[in-house]
Amino acid sequence: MDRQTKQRRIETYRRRCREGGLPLTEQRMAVLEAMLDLDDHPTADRVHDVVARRDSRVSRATVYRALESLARIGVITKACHPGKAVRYDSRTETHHHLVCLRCDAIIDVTDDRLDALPVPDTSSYGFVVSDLRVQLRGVCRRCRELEETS
Amino acid sequence: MDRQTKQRRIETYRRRCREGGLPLTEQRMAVLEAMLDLDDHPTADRVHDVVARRDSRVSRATVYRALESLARIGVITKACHPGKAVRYDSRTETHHHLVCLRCDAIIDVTDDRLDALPVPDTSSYGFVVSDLRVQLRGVCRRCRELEETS
DNA sequence: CGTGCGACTGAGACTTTGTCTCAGGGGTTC
DNA sequence: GAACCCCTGAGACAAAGTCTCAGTCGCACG
Ligand SMILES: [Zn+2]
Ligand SMILES: [Zn+2]
Ligand SMILES: [Zn+2]
Ligand SMILES: [Zn+2]
Repeated sequence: MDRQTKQRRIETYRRRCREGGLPLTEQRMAVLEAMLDLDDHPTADRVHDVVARRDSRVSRATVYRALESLARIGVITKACHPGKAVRYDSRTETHHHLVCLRCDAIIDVTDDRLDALPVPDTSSYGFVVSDLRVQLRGVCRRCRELEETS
Repeated sequence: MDRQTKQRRIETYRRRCREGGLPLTEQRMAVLEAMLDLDDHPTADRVHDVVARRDSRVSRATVYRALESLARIGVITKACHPGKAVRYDSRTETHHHLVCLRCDAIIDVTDDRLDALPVPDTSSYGFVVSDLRVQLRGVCRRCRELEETS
C-alpha cells in the first residue's frame, strides 16, 4: 500500500475515533499500521507478531481487542474462511475473495460483473443486508504446482 | 428435512463409503443423522451435544473426525463464517447464506439471479475455482427486534 | 498547564475449539 | 471365522480467543 493511501486511512481512523469519543492510543495505531503494511489477510496472531517486532511490549490481548474495535468502527473488515482463525482484511471497499482450500490463502479479486451484482431482496427473511461478498473456493497456483511435482 | 430425503442422503453416504473403501460405522452414521436433523448450520460441539444425547458414549474427537470425513467425501459441506468455530452445512447443492453479524446465525437463501452467476475467469491468478458462494452479511430479524425494544 | 474521568492496557489465568496419541474395538473381505 | 485396517474413546495437548483487575494514559475541561 502506498504511503499516501496509508496516510489517508490513518486520518480516517483518527476522525472515526474523535466522532465516536474513543481515545486514540499508540497501541491501536500500531495495530492499524501493521494491518495496512500487511496486505494479505492475516490472523490476529500474525498481526501480533508484526506489532511485537516493532514494540515488544504490546500484548496479545490488546492486539485482539484492537482488531475487534477497528472492525467494529469499519476501519478494517473481517474476512470469511472455512478454517479456524479469524482473518482480518485491511480493505474496506467491496471486493471478493479467492480462497484456497489447501493452504488457506485468501486472494483479493476484483471483477466488474461481481461488483455489479445487485443485492437480492431479503425482506421476506426480515434480514437487512449491509454487504454482499462472493467467495470463490478452489486451489491456488502454488498448491497446484506443489501437487503436480509430487 | 423430510424422511424420504433423509433416507436418500443416507444411501448416498453408504455408497460413497463403499466406493472409497471406508468402513461405515455406527458413530459416523449417528453424526450424519444429527446433521440431517439439525438444519441450521451447527458447530462441531453442537453436533456433539445432539449425538451425545442419543448415545452418551460417542466422544468429542469422533464427532470432529466424522464431520471432517463427511465434508471430505462431499456428503456435507463447511460454511464460511467470520467467527471462530467452523460451521457445518448439511446442504451440498449450491446455495447462498445470510450471515447475521450480531448473533452469528447463518440462514440459507436461494435466489435465481445468484444461482445463475457465472464463475469469473480467474486463470490470470492461476486459481482453479471449484465453488462459488455468495454471502450476504447483515442483521437478522430477531437481532433487529431485540435492538428496537432496548 | 493541571486535574479528573473513563476507556485502554499488560500479564496471565481461563475458556473454547480443534488435534493427536495409543491401546483396544469393530467393519469388511474372503 | 480370521486377518486386515481403519475407527474409536479418553484424555493430554495445542491453538485461538476472552476475561479480570490493577495500573496507565488519552483527552476534555477549566
Ligand atoms: Zn493454496
Ligand atoms: Zn480482501
Ligand atoms: Zn441475528
Ligand atoms: Zn447453508
